[in-house]
Formats: sequence, C-alpha cells, structure tokens
Amino acid sequence: MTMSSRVIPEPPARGVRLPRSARRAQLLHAARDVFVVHGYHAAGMDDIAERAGVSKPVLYQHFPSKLELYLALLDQSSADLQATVRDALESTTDNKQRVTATMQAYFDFVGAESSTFRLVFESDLTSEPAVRDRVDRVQQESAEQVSEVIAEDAGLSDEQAHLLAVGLIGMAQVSARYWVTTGQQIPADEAVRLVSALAWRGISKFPRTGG
Amino acid sequence: MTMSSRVIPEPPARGVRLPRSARRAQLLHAARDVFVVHGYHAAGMDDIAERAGVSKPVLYQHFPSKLELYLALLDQSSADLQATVRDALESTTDNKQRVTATMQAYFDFVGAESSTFRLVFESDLTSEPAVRDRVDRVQQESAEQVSEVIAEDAGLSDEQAHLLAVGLIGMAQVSARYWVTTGQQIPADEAVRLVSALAWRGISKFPRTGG
DNA sequence: CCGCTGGGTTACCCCTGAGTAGGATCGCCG
DNA sequence: CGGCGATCCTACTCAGGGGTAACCCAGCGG
Repeated sequence: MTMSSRVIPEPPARGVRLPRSARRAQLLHAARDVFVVHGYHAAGMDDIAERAGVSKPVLYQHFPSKLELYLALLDQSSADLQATVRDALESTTDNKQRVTATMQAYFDFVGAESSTFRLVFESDLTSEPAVRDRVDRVQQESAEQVSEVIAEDAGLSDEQAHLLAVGLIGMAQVSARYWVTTGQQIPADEAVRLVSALAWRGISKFPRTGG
Repeated sequence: MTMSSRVIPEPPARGVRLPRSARRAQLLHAARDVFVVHGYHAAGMDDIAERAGVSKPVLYQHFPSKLELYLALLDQSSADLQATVRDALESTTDNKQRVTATMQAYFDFVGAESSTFRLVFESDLTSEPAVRDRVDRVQQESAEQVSEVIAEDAGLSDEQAHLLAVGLIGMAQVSARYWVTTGQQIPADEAVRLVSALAWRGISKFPRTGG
C-alpha cells in the first residue's frame, strides 16, 4: 500500500559505539517510535533500548527517567506543531487563506511520517500534570492566536472569540486525526479544502448574520 | 464556588452489608468517580474499594478484573452519549435546530455531574483494543448519523460527508470540553448558541457556495 | 606496557499494584 | 440452637517493569 515496506524498520547494529550526542539523538528516535505505537504505559524502557540496539543503562545515562524521556519528546512535538500553526497564521493577512493554511498545518502535522501527533493529541499520560500542562498549552496557545484574528474583525468578547477558536481548532484536530485513520482515502488537499471551507463558511463575517 | 461543597463526597459507612445488586451498583458508582478523576492507570483497585467502604475482594466478587470494570463503565457512558445524540438528531426535522440540539447534547454530556465524559473523550487506556474500539465506535456512529443528514440535502459523496461530520463532531466535543475546564464562565446556553451558530453557518447549504 | 576515560553490558534489586486463599460474621430457616 | 449460604475481611502471593550496582573493553597518552 504505502511506498516501502515498513514492517521491520531498523534493527540497528548491536555493538556499534557512538559519540554521546549521536547516541542521544538515536535514543530519542527509538523512543519516539515506541511511544507513538504503544503509548506511554504499554511502552517499556527495555523495548526502547532494544529498538535502539542498546542496553537499558545506556538509556539512563542519557535520560534520568521514563517520564523525562517522554517529556523531551512531547516538548519537541509540541514546539513543532506550534511553530507550524504560527507560521500558517502569519503566512498571509487574508483570513480565508489563513484558515486554509492553518488547516493544512494540522493535516501536515498529523500526516507526518513520524506520527508524533499521537503524543500531543492522544497521550495516555494525561494524569501526569507535566503532560497535561504541555498538551493543554498547545491547544490553548493555538486557540489564542486564532482567537486574536477572530476578535480583530468581529465584535465578540475575548471569551466568546476564544470558545469559537477552540471549536475551530478542535475541528481541525479531530478531522485530521480521522483522516489519517482512513489511510488517506480522501487525498490530502481535498480533505483540507473541504474542512477549510466548512470552517471558513462558519467563521467569516460571524456576528453580522448571527440570527 | 459551586453550589455545595463536594470536597469529601461520601466516606460510606464501613461494615454495612448490602444485597448483591445494590453493592454492585455502588461499586460502579465508586469506580466511576475514581476513574474519572485519576484515569485508568493511576486508579487503584484499593482506591475504588476504599471509596466504596469495602475491601478489595468484594470488588472482585462483582467484577473479574480491573479492565472489565472499566469497560462496564465505558459501555455505560458510551451508550449514554450515543442515546443523547440520537435523540437530539431525531428531535426535529429542521436541520438548523438539529445542529443546536446536537450541540446541546454534547454540552449536556460533558457538563454532567458525573463527568463520565472523561472516560469516552479522555481515556488513558487507548492502547487497549477493547477500549479503542468503544471510543472510536461512539465517534464513528455519531458521525455516521450526522453524515446522513448532511448527505441528504447536499451533493457530497459519502466519504466527503463523513469527513465533514467528523469535523463537526470534533468541534462539539473539543469546544464542550474546553468549556467545562473554564468552570462554565460562559453560560451554557450562550456557549451552545455560539458554537451552534458557527457549525450551522459552516454546514448549511454547503456545496452551493463552495467557492 | 600501563592505566585512565568514555561508552557499553550483564545481572540484579525492589516496589507497586493486580489478583487470591482462607477465614470470620451476619441473617435466616428448620 | 445448629447449620448454611450469603457477604465481607485480613493477609498474602506474585509478576512486571522502572531503575541501579558492578563490571567490561576499546583506544590512547605517557
């Protein structure tokens, strides 16, 4: 189906020595793959170590705990998403195109090879405050940016604008996630076009037709 | 802040004997409270038992495992939500009102005292297939129903209609969840009105203005 | 050749928390 | 009163997995 067979990605050569920084990067890579597939709880430090072709203590020479490792990855993904969204919103001053660009950003993020969106959107460690904070912050700040654009040319209060912004963000997030689970049956650009249209029709000139 | 102080809900009288069915119901109640607050993983069977004023083996006389107990609750909540959504969609034939009613359904579900929405929308056991299935099914079937309404009077393909339906569902779900975290700063009916307006403006007469 | 440093390994500790064995109590019926 | 069938409790087992102690070895400077 997909381009190349990704069944058994890489059983990396065991016994190879790496300089510290390179090893760290590789461990992050391995951990990302494991967490993305199994989630936090079902993932074992042994699994991650094995995936990297290394033994467990090596992992602990680079990261003090499972949680810290997870947070490192989560921070990475959060920052990634947020940068993408920010760029999208700043890419133009035309609000219609802003909507499309932002929607595209979400679909790109969710469709990315690494699937790191699972860390941000489907974390199974939300009982941990540190995780909750980060996950919430992404949504919060994305919504904040959208909210500013909305409030600009619509006479809504901050709270109202923010609620709508969250609604739009939610639409993007959930529809994009649904779209990947279908194996991209609908082509990406068409999906983006459809959902963007839905969002734009909803939000454009919002208050004036508020029957 | 809220009406009554719910700090220490009920430390039920220890040593009271109950008939089997009543005990079962009470255990479900206690388990619900604990799972809702801590999630699956952080919740202990001891916690649940203690909350019910009972010892652990009693719990196991009613439920064969932690997972089964969790699934029982999840099924309950899923059915609850789905019934609410179905009723909302069948409550009228006017599509504009349908949108409002459905949105109201989500806000009601999320705003409910029991907070069981956390089981369906924020489960931390999505790595378990049995849980994944149930959570996905709710969204899937809700979207299916919405999708039928959309496809009725709009010339979209099934896949396209379904994607938009998921987008709308996502909007409802995420904005409702956001709304509760704010402690209902915005009054419920106003929030519903706003988000419904957003959704309705987006979806009504969709294809004809698809510039 | 020696020893030191940095990267790596095996084999273990040990705590947490799901699940259980066996016994105590209460109420009831004959 | 004596048994008996529920309900419930104290006290335990045990596996899984995060985290660590102790040791290995390649390479290089002296």
